[in-house]
Amino acid sequence: MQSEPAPREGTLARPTLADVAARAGVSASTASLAFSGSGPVSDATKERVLAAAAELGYAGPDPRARSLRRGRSGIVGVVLEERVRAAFLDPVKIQMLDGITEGIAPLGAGLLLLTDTGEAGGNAVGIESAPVDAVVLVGCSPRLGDAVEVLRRRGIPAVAIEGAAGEGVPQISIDNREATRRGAEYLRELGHTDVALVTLPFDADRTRGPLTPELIAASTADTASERLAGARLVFPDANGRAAAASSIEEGREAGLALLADPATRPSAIIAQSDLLAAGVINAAEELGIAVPAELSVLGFDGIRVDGLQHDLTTLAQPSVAKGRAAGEAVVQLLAGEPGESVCFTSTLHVGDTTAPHPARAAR
Amino acid sequence: MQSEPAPREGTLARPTLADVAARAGVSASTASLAFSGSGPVSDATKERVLAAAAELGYAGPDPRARSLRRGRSGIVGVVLEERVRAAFLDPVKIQMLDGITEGIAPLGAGLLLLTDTGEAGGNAVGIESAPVDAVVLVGCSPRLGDAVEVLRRRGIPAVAIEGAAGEGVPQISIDNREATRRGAEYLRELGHTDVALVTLPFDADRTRGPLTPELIAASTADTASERLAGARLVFPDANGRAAAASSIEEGREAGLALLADPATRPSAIIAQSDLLAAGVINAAEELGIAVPAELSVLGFDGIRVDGLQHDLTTLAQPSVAKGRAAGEAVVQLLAGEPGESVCFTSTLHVGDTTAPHPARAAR
DNA sequence: CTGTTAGCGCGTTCAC
DNA sequence: GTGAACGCGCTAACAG
Repeated sequence: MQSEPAPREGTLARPTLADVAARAGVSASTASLAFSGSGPVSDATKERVLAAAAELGYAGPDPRARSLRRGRSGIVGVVLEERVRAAFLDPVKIQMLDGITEGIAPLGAGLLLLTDTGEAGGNAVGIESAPVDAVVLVGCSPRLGDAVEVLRRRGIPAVAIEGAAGEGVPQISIDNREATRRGAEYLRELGHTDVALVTLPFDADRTRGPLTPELIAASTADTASERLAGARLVFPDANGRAAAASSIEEGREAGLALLADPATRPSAIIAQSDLLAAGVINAAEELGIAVPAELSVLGFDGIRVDGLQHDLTTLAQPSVAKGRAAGEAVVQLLAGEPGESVCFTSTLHVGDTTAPHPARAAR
Repeated sequence: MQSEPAPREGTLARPTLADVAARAGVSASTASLAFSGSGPVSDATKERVLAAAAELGYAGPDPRARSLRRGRSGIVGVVLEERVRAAFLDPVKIQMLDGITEGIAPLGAGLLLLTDTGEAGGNAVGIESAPVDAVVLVGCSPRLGDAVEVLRRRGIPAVAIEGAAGEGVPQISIDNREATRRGAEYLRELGHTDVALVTLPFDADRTRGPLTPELIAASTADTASERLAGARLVFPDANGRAAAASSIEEGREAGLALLADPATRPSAIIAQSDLLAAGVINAAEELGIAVPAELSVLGFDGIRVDGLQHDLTTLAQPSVAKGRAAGEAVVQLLAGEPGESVCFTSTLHVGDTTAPHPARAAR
C-alpha cells in the first residue's frame, strides 16, 4: 500500500478514516469511535483524531459505508401518488409532510421523495430500490397494493396515510364518512334540504363533471367516496359535481355550474375540501349570491385558506397530527414494535359561511 | 461460517445476492449482472437467476451495498433554508422543485429534503452526512457559505439557486434588479410617481414593518435587496413595508398599512411577489379602492395565484426552468463537466392590475 | 458468455 | 483505553 495514493484527475484523493487514523497515530477502530462518539475514547486521543481529520480535510465518515455497516441509511421515504408539483399544491399534504418530519425527528432521518408513478427504469431509485429504512405511503392509489408487496419483500416497514394498507402496515386515517355526516346533519339542522356536493376527483383521470353513478362506481379514491357516502347518509339524493383537483379555481368552476341557474340553485353546498369551498364562495360572490345569507358553504380540512376573508365552516382534520402519527408509527416499527394505527376524528368548526336556510331565517 | 444463520425474532434471514446465485447455480457476479442488466448474460442464465430470486423472495440488490460499491447513491439533496412547511407554501419553490425533478430525470435519482437549520445532532442525516451524490442549494442564506465549504470537503458537487455560491458552484439566478427596474419603468411610463413597495423579508428574523435604512443595510436576503435596488433605480425615494413572508395575508396587511391613509396613499404598489401583490389587491378592495383605476399593482413571479380574479401585471420568472437548469447543472457536474451557470430573464407580463395614473387618465 | 479475485469504507467484535 | 482482524453485500476488473 502506498502512503501517497496518486491523486486522479487533479482531484486530491479524498482521505478515508484509515488515513486519519494513520495521521493521528491510532488504529482505525479508535478513530471510528472518536467520530461516532459511542465508545470509550480518551479525550486526548479524540482530540488528536479530530485534529488529524482537520489537517487532512477529512469530512467525516462516508455515509454509504456507514449505512452498509449499520444496516440503516437514516432515510425515510415518502411515497406520493402524484408528481411533486401536484402533491405540494395541496396544503393538507404539506402539513402532513411537516407532521411526518416532526414524528420522525427522534430518528434524525432525512425525507426522500418518491413517486409511484411509472416504473423506475434502469438504475433509477424507485420504491423498489431506494435506500430507505422505512416508508410512508401517502394517499391511496390502485397500485398501492403492489408497493406494499415490494416493501414487504424488501423487509422495509411501511405506514399508510389515508389508504387501504395491508397486513402489518399501520394505517393513519380520519373519519371521512362520519365527519361528513356530522357536517351534513348540521346543515339539516339549519333547515337545509336542498344540498349540492363538490367532490374531490374520483379516479386517476381526475374526471371533472356531474356526479354520475358510473363515476362513483368506478371510484378509486377512498377519500372522495367516503365523504360522499357520509353526505348521502343525511341527504340521500344530494347531487353535484366532481372537481378535477382540490383547488380554488376548480371549486369556483363547480360552484358556477351549480349556482348559475336560480331555479335549481341549492341553499347549501358541501365541498370536500376547503380549497374547493373557497372557490364555491368566490363563485357565489361573482353571481351576487350572499354567503351565508343565501348560500351556506361547508368545507373539509380546516386549513387556513390564504386570502379568503371568511371563517369557513369546515370539518377540521388534524393534518399535522396525522403526519406526526405516521412518523411515530415509523419510529415504532423501526424499534421492532408493532406500530400503532390511528383513526383521527375531525371536528366541525362552525364559522361564518353557514346560516339557517333562507326560508326559515325569514320567518 | 454457518450455512444457516439463525433467523432472528421470527424474521427469515433476508436472502442475499450470493444466496440467489447459489440457488441458481451461478457465480455471484453473474447474478449481479443479471440484475443490473448492464453486462453480457445469456437469457437462459438470467431467467434462472430471476427464478431463483423469486423462489427465495429476493427483492433485488441492497441499495446500501450497491451505493458503497458504485460510489454513487442515486440521491440528490435539496437544501431548503426553512422548514419543509414554510418552503412549500411558496409556489415558486414548488415549481423549482418540480423543475429540478425534470432536470435530474436522466439520473433517475431521488430527491432528499434537507434543511440547513440547526445542526444535525447525533447521527442525524444533515448536509454534512447525507448520502447524496450532489446537492441543490435553494435560496440564499447567511450560512450558505458554511454549507458550500462542508460540501467541498466532502467532494459533493453543488448548485446554487438564487444565492451567492462560490468557486466551482454553478449558480442559477434571475435578473432580479434589472427586471424590477423594467417593471418600475413601466409604471413610470404610465405616469406614476408616487410608488410604494412591499418587499420580501430581509433577514432571518423576517422582520415585518416599515422599510428602514437599518433593515435594508442588515439584509441577508439577496433577492429582496436586489429587487428593492431595481425599484429605486427608477423611484429613488420609494418607500414601503417589508413583509414577514411571501403570502397573501402578509401582502394584505402591508397593503392595509400603506393604503389606509388617503392623504399618503400611493398610486401604485410594487410587490416583490405575486402572493404579496394579491394581498395588496385584497386590501385595496376592502378599502374600496379600485384596482387598477385608482391603484396599480405590480407583482413578481408570474405564478397563477389560486383564487385571484385578476390577471396580475407581474415580472414572470421561469421558475420551472430555473429548477430544470439547476438539475441539468447537477447532471453536468456528475458527468465531470464544469456545470453551467445560468441567469434567466424575467419578462414583464402586462395584465389588468396596472393602469395609467388616475390624474393622467382623467385628462 | 461466465467464474474468480479483490476490495469499496467503515463498525464491530474480540483480545491485549 | 486501544489495536487487529473480519465482513456488511455487492460489483469492477480481469481471466478463462
